[in-house]
Amino acid sequence: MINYEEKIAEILAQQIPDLEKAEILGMIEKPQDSRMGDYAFPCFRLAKVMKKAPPLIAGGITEAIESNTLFEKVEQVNAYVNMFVSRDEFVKNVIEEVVSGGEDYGKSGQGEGKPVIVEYSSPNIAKPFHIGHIRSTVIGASIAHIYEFLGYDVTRINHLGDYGTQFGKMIVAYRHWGNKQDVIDEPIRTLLSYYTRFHIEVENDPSLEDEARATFARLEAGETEEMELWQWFRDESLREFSRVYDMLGITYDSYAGESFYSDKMPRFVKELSEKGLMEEDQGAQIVRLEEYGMSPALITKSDGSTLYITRDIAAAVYRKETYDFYKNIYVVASQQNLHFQQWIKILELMGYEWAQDCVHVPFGLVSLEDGTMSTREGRVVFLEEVLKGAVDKTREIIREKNPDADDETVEEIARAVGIGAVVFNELSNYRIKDYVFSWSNVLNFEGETGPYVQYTHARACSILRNAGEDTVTAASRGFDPGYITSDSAYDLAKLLYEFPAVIEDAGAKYEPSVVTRHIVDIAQSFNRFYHDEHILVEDEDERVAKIAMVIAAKTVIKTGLGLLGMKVPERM
RNA sequence: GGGGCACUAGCUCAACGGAUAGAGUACCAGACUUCGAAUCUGUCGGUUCCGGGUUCGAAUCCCGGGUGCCUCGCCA
Repeated sequence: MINYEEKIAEILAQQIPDLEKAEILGMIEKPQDSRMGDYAFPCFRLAKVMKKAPPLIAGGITEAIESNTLFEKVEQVNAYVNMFVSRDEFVKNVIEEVVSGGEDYGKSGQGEGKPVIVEYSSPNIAKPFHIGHIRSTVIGASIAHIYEFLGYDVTRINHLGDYGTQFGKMIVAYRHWGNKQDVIDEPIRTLLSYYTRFHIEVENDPSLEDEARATFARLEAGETEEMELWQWFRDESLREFSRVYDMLGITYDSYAGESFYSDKMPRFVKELSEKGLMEEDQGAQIVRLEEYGMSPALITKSDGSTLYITRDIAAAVYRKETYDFYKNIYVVASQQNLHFQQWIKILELMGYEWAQDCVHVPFGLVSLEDGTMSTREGRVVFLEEVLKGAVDKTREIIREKNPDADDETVEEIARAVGIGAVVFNELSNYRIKDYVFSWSNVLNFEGETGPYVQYTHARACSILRNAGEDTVTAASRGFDPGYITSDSAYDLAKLLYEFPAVIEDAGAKYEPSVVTRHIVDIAQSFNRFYHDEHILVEDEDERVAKIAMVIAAKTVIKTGLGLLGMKVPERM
């Protein structure tokens, strides 16, 4: 496929000897209003270098580009050079490329099989998997898909929060007020109730805190009784988490969480000490970071037990040694920005030059209409309930629209569309933004939503079924672009052309919403094309050409939704 | 108090430093005997939080202020 921007830059590089081609490339624009052309080049900044008035420069450039057949029209508007791509050739090339590429269209060799780690979801054991966890889970899964698509060798890690003083609290609470059968029947809710009760009881009996710390210290020391309880809580919790992961279609290569590194930390505590980075303060071991504009980082507590950051140091080194990562990506809430800055700085100070390959991908906070979620106070919305709620609503809609469908089909589509709606909604906006969870928002299936895009895909599939196998086969062999002439068809072709660049951009920014928005644009564009033109016309050549367009749009929508981690049903 | 992030249409959000700031939603008005109406078309809707500055050009960059959220050694 022709890279138009490259081509324009090549021509302009000869016209503007004072600028590097890369600089020129950066100056090429895509006008928001397509009446201004497909590409535009503003000449204001050249005035100083070339010592001429911008419109004069634009005039010269216009002439130079006019001689190229890639463009059917080149227009000067004041200091702008507006370029209009030759449509027939463009449309033919794009559609052929998508149709022949199929599910590989948009893939890139940029990754060259380099190892990339994506750490995401990482819920705390024995605590509810709530709506706040959807962010890391879904954003991380999508980033993993995107990097895989770009050719990287991706390892997915669920860094479970399965360690720390909280388990001391949990064990203490269980021993005082627990019941085995309750835990077996409803693990998370029961364990959460222990955790909540602990925080109520501790108000009247502060010694419980000490008891919890001591209990965790015994766990860290590997005492059998504490280890068994901990293992049991972990197993029960993980079983509940996997239900949600199954619904979301999320998988992992490793569940090595915090506990996995519990015996790998002394080495680094020693190393920090030997490298003179650590000092004692009020009984705790700390690394001072004032000169880097940060507060000190606590490495070990005054009772000698370790902290989060210590485990993260151990985990990073372990991952470097095990996977030799090219990039080590952490999809973790922006609340932990300071923690990650401290941690990367400490790795740097320890002399690990790969610290710069570790990337924190932060995201904003989810709150509820009545305030911030609080596990301790039991003010949470369970993710599983949100997913089930969305599936329930979808099931009703399908039954209403399609009363004849059999139960099994309805159930399968309801899951794909309902869960897809939640996932798509989550990946619609920039991840750094905070938002307030609202049922009416996730259960909205009209406009810029997952179901809308899935519907568009199903509609395209329906047209292809009606067109018949012969026409579809013919379209994949070749077609005459002269039949695809409307503006809406051309706009659609442009969006399909941009798809590979959009994926690269999303990868570079660790920002799935870039993909989400582009797929919405494609769906909108396709629906306009659908309404503007009759596709299954009598004339065979015209029909074949339009079906090629439908195949291309369907293909890219499917790939795009796949990168978001969504299922793409052919009927709904 | 220190540090960080956010602020754009009634609401939810877009906009590589570029041309008249765009979508969805809500409201209103239209389009199914025709390829799927979970769709499409149109109308309405703006002091881009405020004030300076840089620039040919600022929602975007810099400085100051405001509001909200996050965070600042023994949780993660």
